[in-house]
Amino acid sequence: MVPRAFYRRDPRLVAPELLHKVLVAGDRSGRIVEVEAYCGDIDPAAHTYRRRSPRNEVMFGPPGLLYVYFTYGMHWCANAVCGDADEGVAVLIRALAPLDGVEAMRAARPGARVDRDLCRGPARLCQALGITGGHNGADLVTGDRGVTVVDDGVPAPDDPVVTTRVGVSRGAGQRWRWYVRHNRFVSRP
DNA sequence: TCTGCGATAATA
DNA sequence: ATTATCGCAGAC
Repeated sequence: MVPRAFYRRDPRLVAPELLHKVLVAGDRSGRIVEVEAYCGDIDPAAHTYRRRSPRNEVMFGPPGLLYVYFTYGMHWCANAVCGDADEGVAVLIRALAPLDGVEAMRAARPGARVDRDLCRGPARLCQALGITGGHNGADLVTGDRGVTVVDDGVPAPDDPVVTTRVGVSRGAGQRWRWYVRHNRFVSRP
């Protein structure tokens, strides 16, 4: 389990340290290999850039919560809330290397022809792990709803690849995406 | 491997 | 109108 103090920092510090930790949802899990930081009122791409709303409420909450949002009319994406309450900063989990519960992931994603596509992308990994809007606001530290982040001793890479974020128009140019070098489960190398 | 496009609905 | 995406089709 990862302590709350881990999340209570700038998401640009938390993000690269989240690499190689394990995201667990029920009996399914995967190693985090790609993340992006979203930085609140200094970040036009963040959902919290302007004002508090029913949708982004959780992202303004205390660090260590899971912020799950719905996008493009059909996809769920998951973030770990960071910083202090009311800051509105978080880290988007973009890709996992599947570990446990691979059979359940295949069942949850019948469209994935190969295991490489099970958790390769923020919406794909939520589908694979069964994470939906019902998990919005879950506490990753206490694991109150079965979703947690575990440090199993594998250290974060000391040479992650740093790039611009995927799919953002406003706020593009900021190099706030990190991924594990040479990892085949990364969404877009 | 890459590029482009449609799906589909909440948010602003 | 835009969107922190995905899966499919077609070109190469």
